[in-house]
Amino acid sequence: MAHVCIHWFRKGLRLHDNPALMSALRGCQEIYPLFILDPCIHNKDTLGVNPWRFLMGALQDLDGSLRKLNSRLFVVRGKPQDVLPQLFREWGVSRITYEYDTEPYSRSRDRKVSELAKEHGVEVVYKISHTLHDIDRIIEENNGKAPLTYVRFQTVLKALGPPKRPIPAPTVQDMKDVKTQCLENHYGLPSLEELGHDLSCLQDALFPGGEEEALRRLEENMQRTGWVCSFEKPQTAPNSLSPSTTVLSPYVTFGCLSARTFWWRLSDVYQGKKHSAPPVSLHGQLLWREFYYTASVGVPNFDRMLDNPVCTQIDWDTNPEYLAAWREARTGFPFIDAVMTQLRREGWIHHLARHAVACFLTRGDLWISWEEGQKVFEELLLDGDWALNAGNWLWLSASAFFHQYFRVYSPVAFGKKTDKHGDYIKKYLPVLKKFPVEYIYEPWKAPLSVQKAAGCIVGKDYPSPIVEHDVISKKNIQRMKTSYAKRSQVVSESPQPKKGAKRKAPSVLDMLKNNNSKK
DNA sequence: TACTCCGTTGCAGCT
DNA sequence: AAGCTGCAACGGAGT
Repeated sequence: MAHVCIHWFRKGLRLHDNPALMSALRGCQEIYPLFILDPCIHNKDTLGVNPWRFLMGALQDLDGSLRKLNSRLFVVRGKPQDVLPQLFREWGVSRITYEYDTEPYSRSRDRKVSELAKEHGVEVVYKISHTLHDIDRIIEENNGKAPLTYVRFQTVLKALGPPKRPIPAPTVQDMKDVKTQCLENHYGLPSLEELGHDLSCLQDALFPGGEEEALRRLEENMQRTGWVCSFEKPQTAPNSLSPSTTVLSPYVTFGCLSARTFWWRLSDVYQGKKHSAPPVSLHGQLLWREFYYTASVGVPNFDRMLDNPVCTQIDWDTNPEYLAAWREARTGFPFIDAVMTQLRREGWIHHLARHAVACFLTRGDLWISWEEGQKVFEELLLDGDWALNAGNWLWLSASAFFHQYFRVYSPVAFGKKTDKHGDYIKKYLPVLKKFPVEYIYEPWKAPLSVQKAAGCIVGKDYPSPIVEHDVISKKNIQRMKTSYAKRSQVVSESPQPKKGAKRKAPSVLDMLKNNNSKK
């Protein structure tokens, strides 16, 4: 019997390498490609204007591509568990397909939807295509635990072999027996205004959303074979005037570009040539993504400090003034403020720029919890991927994965290495553009006469630095040392085995393992 | 258990 | 220019 099918797009906003969509088309007489605007995810507080616009672009592109296949995208608003049962009845649906999503919110949502589907006699089909591998298989291969080091992660992946090859997008031929009721004037695309953002200060999108742009951008980058083969992430500049990396991350985050398509396209370029290797290569970057996805599945409460077994417990300060200064680009450190300005304005900043501002907010200078930084990044980044965002904040704050807390980024020195004239600062903070090169990273050191000549008085036209970095960073290293000392105490004080008992004291790793097997 | 080795991306100062 | 050292010193993983 032929099916009436909903393919539910959530991430995976693409037609290429979309196995769940292909499953929808098999034995299907009628398809409803669907996107649900979920108030829990798509709201003004958690989704800033830039990522919202990116999503709009991606949906528009998807609708256009589906129309070329004589179909369209249907957009509805509401909680999926409320909306879907109505649509099941209204459209006479017999099957729903979607891409598997590992995020905790998505998993609980999908569990509820699965139950509702069963109640309505709707078959549920889901496929793995957001990650290179089946994340649960990686954890299984590592004895039920998420690997906590990249080296270990690579060893585990070797046992699994290379990722699956991507599959092509459906063609008109694939769709020839599949109808879509077009229902024009219903289920239309959302508008940019819909979330109620202020659009007046919005500049043209540097990175427009959508699969077409994603594949164009991929090809554009892959043409530069020498650059691709010699790519080493730590050697790329955080403060070049145009991006020094691919900026494919927003497209991978929303699934406009398949990670597997990216992986195999890189393999094509590498073929027969000498090339860089993980962790620094472009393949290595995709593996970092996979690493954090695996950790986010294997570690409970991954995006929090409390009850997160891999996260060092640190006595972060509550300091709304410092936090506001950081997020609003008025710390008085031009490099930090320029990065935060670029983030807010354009929605993308280089990975090392993220390091610099993340270190500054947390263990380096302001001693504010990484969870606060995580929220700001989540709102403003085009590539605010839940697992990567949490994982990188854990890393940078030296709360997990990375432990050399005595390596502190200098808000003055770090940027100078790759932009000694401060052109990047002048681009994003034009108020400083007349400062002489020698003061551009430290304008408060300029004599008043120089400040006057530059038309910018520090403390009036541009803020004075909110902390004394050299002093505070040394103090903070000592605070880190204290937190780490407590950490090892906690581990050694964990319950000892009773005499004669075979079981060892549960370590952090055992806790992880137990949590995982309970699932 | 105790030990070594090593870790995508620190900084300042030196050669 | 790239690569070393001293700074004060971490944990995970393997032996």
